[in-house]
Amino acid sequence: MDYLAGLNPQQRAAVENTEGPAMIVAGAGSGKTRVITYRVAHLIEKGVDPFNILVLTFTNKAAKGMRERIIKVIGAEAKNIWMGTFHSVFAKILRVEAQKIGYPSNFTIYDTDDSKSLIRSILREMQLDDKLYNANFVYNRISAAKNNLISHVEYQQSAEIQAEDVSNKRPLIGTIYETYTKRCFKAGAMDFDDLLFKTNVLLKDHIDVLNKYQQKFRYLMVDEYQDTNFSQYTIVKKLAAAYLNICVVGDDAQSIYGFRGANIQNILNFEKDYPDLNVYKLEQNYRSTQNIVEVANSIIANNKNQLKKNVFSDNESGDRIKVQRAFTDNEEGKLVAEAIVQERTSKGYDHKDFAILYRTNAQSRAMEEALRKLNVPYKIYGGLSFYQRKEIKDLIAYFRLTFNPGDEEAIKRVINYPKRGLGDTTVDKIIVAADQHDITMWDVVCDPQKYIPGRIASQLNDFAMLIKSFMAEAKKLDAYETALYIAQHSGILKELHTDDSIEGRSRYENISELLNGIKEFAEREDIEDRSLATFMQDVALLTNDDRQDDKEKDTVSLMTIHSAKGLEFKNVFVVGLEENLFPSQMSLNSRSDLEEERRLFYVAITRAEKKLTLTYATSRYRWGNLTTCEPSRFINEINAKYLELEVAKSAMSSLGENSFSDERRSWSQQRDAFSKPKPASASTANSATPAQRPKTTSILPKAHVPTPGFAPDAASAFQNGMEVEHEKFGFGKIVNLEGNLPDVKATVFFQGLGNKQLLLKFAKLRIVK
DNA sequence: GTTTCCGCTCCGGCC
DNA sequence: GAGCGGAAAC
Repeated sequence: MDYLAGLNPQQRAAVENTEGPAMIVAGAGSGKTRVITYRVAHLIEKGVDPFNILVLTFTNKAAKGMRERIIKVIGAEAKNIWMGTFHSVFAKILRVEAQKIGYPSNFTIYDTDDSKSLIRSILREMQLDDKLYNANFVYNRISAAKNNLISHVEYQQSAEIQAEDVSNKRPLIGTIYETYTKRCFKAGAMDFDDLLFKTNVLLKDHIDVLNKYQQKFRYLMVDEYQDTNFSQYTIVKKLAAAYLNICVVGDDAQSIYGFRGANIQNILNFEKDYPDLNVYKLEQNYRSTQNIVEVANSIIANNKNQLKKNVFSDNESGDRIKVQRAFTDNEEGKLVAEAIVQERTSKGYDHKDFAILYRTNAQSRAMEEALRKLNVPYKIYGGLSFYQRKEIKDLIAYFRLTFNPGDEEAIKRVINYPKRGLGDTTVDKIIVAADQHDITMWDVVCDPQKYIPGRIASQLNDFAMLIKSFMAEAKKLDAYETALYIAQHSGILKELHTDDSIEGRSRYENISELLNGIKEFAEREDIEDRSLATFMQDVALLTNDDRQDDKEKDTVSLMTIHSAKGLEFKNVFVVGLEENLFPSQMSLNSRSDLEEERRLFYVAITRAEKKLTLTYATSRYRWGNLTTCEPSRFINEINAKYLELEVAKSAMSSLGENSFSDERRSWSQQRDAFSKPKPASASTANSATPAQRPKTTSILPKAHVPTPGFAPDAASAFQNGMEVEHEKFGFGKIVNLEGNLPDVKATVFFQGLGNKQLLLKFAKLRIVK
């Protein structure tokens, strides 16, 4: 039991008290993973069967890391512990119990792209305006409903929800939800949210199943409990109800997944659900310097809603936090890259001791370019996943179709790829026929003469024969042989091979890489069933982190702050600290969203062990045009005594192009859809256009309604850079002035309209500021 | 039915 | 600025 020796009293108590409900409030860097690992080890040491332990995490990365550590402590026995993300664990259970809820056990898992594509089909079939019924909007609405365990029936019956949709001018969401649900069911498919939603259905409607898993999982641990949504919360509560050996671990200060329905109240209210619980607070930070910890504390103190705790560090006080200003995003990249080179050579760090963290994936590009110029090796985590690339999805769609021919999204994807003369018209006919006869698209394709007589029938026959041959081969061959057979005979390999462009080659290489991955799988000896069907079971749940990569390479890490959660680096750069970027523009409408951004900033800061650098640029390219930026309010929230300010010595002048960010606000609205009040919009340059959903279906820009009391200013009053209002065009910014009074011509950039040339003596233009 | 081109949306993070 | 879907052209 020597592992207990290295723990502080609170950690040790959390590890040793394994019975009954427990909550571990783990501050950043407080040794949380160590505690979970040892707690599991301790359970097994006490004689608990690994089969009776369930550990739930949020990301694949976390699950993988945890598993490795537990294996290190207790050895191979750990393999029998059920451990994984919510989605992967319950997908596994659903496959076993599928027939109880009418699904095949080899159901397909639709990823977000599949779901949105299906929604687009439905919108098209219902002939709805896809501007008003935007697929993203509809998807988020359905997703939010599922995460709150609202079925399509309840959705349509709820007067409140209906009223909300009506007032949003989208009264048919409920109908779309119903069709979507039925189509998924018919296709033998579940989307990500279904994996949790259907688990709830299963546990609610089948007491025997509930009992079985309550008996099986006598000890439950949930990591990152602050990020659970209602659906996950309910599953955990049900499973734990028999033995009450539920241990949740979390840090309310690090709750950053509100966007997908995470409810911070789950951790704040845990005590109400389990009054007899033991609470362990891990408050000593072993990771970071005192300066970093104190800065993090001072930031998070600006949030209202939180559990009381006092995170402290006994480490050295360390360097002050460096704040650097750059003029452009490219210069920001250059500063960061240079700092890494300099720090590394002067202090003897490795490349892997550095991380660059950003708010959005799009920011990686400037960083990448700068690092490449200085020959600094780097690795980007996250971003477009390998499995989301077109060529990979295409081939996988053939696999999907082979094992689940009902899979509608798969069949649509490959029926005419490579080209075989089965275009949109034919696909539409198939969908209509399938709908009329209440059968799947595959059923139609198998008997085309019956449903779509005519010339096209023979081509459909050929396609059906092709897929049937794949099904037959799959029964005889192992995973790799099947995959290769399909890649060859579908024509995908040939198609990509003949494409000699750079992209074509890289696509071909990606396919090879997928095939190699499958080969590795087929050669694994620790798995019994090495068929392609098994490989396919959780492919939709895989992310880049699951790929076998040349690990332990010495590279700088680039990733979003979200994916950095749980990690630590000696030197951390948090870049892009600008208003409207971090905090995100979309968070400015509500206090709770802004608090979530602040927690995200907290997460970013607390990744750093030794040195933290914050950077921002005064201008940056967004959506292809240059925008000017203000430093983030978060920088101002830090007590100046911790800071070391530095301004880049750049000769470049800051270019004031247009400082208006676009007015897409629907995201936060969608997310707020199920959480009541929507506070008034924050004051921004375009605050005179109140946040509202479009009222008409018109594609034309909305006519501008001038501010009450609108009065044009005299031509002589205008200067370059001024923000102005035009009677018809709305708000804009003067980007150029030419000519002499009284014939001065202004170039004004208007939101949504672009640049307009206006003669000031005629134009009805008012100065805003 | 296929190709090309235009215009719209995207850049909010994960399973 | 890129990638995608739909309309127009072939």
